Amino acid sequence: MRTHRCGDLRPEDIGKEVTLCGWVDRRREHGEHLAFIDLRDRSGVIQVVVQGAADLRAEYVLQVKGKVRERPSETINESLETGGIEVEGLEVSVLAASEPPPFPIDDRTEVDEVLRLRHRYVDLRRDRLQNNLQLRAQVNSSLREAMKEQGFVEVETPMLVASTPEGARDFVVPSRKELGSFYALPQSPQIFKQLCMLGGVDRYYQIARCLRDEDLRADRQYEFMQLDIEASFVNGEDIRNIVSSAVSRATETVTGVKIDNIPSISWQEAMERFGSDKPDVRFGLELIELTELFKNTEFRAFQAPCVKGIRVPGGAEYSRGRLDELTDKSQNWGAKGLAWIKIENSEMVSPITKFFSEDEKNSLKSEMEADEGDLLLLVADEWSTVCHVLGLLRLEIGRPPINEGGFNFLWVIDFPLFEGTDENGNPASSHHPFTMPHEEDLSLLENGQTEGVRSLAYDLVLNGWELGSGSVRIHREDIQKLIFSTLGIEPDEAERRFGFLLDAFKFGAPPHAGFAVGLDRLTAILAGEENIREVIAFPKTQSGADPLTSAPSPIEDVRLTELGLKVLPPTE
RNA sequence: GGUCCUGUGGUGCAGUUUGGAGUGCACGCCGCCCUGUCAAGGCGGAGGUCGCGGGUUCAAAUCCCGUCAGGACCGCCA
Repeated sequence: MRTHRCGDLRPEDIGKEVTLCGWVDRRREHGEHLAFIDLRDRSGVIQVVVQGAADLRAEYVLQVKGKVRERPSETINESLETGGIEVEGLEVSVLAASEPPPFPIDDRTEVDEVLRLRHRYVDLRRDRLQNNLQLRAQVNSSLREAMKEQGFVEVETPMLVASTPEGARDFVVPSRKELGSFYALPQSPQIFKQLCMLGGVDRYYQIARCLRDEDLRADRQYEFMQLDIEASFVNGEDIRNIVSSAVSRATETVTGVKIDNIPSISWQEAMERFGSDKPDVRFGLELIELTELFKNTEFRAFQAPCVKGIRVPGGAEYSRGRLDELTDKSQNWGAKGLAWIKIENSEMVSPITKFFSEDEKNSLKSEMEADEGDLLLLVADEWSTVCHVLGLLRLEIGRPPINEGGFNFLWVIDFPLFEGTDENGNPASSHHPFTMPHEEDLSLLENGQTEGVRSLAYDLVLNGWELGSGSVRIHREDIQKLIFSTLGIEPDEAERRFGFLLDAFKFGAPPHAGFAVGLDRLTAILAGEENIREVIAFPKTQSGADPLTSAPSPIEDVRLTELGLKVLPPTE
């Protein structure tokens, strides 16, 4: 139907007879003698000149036969890649008419999210999404290349799997043959990739769809894609090198930015300095340790296990309203309150400094390197609360847009093996129960200690987004038993929940380790997008709905009956 | 489960703080004019349940309560 794409035409094509197909992007009609039509397809836009009246409207689909010619020099459009040439439209046929589109097909207009998703096929015509889809495809293929080159085999794993109690809420699929039983859609191919290692695949990878029924966010959809990796006879560092080279390759391919080396930071240091296990290291505002300083303070609110603060340069200009807002947020995040101190005219201006001794004031100034015009924000509480709240405040105050400051990849290593407790008061795995403890901390574990036990789990972080995580897996039965008993999982319960996996490990389990990279997030950041919806062809709204297809939707009673299901009225 | 922001012709916004006639801007749409435009231009015109429901008031887009939808975040996401 066509000989060229619109945006591919160049001055070398001058004189050629071409046939083009595309949409009417914009038209400039000059009465019944002359009209200019910007014809758009995936590759871009070319100006078609029509002699005579052109009864065309926006988004009409055309086939244009014509001749490429040089534009008169005074009419060259420098802002267009095809701006030096145009097509003399000799024969213009309308392949499909169009009603006026529900919103303009340009990148200037911010359109209501529901409207965009309801007419996603129109939205996808916009440059922004066209570019993002193409970029996404490039990311995928460069990752595949990188994995292939490193000796990995692409293996597909099932979508209908057994539900496991671990982790996120499952999406569930009722069985027709076995009423009352359900498949789950995979939260990740975790179990299967480990089984691949037991199966001697040696190096597995897959670009896998994962599904988790948890609340949506700018960086979270129900369904998302992972570059899923597992390898045998490797340690954590080997895996990190493999992943580093893959994501560096993708980054360079689509942005041209070379990533030389991805630095590592321990979880402990990340929390202490940035108040987050996924630190955004593109800006300062680091947390400053003040617990010792206020050890003997008279100020009741600071008599806490931990006191930290951040120094906001120029923050003394913050209005009372802004400070109240930050205080509200801090409380919403779990702090009892937020202490603020402005440095104005070399004086500390604050509602709380009257409770400080001279010594405390001076130490605070020097410890935080407080300068004229600064704002000091302090939180006192349990260590984890202090880190959490200040970490979020830091982002609230200083976080740059996602497309600024380059691509700051970062490995966060040495995560704690346990985090908090489950409903029975037993320690809970912070990654999953098959995560290998740090060799140096095995003795702690053997003595029944969980506090301070590190794991061989690691996260990859990019500009403050968690891009993925992985770990070295336990392949020794004695260590696995020790972990289960520490977690308060009785042998019969372990057998019931993970029996098939534990059985598999009895038949010669190679040491193995793995990782998974969130591709929607990686692609979004490489595209400079703050929201992964912009790099997903057909995403869902924050409430999990698809305005285009009306999913989710009720199903007929007969189908429910066939599945042995009955829908209860909503509970209050 | 919670906090915050948004909802006004087809689209994007202003108007809401301090209640007073559906007022305004840009784009689009319809008609007419226009032979080198490129976010074409000129003239004219049509188009509204101010998300929905209730309340306060002589009077509500504007104030209050509820609700729905979208967005951001906390919880949640091994």
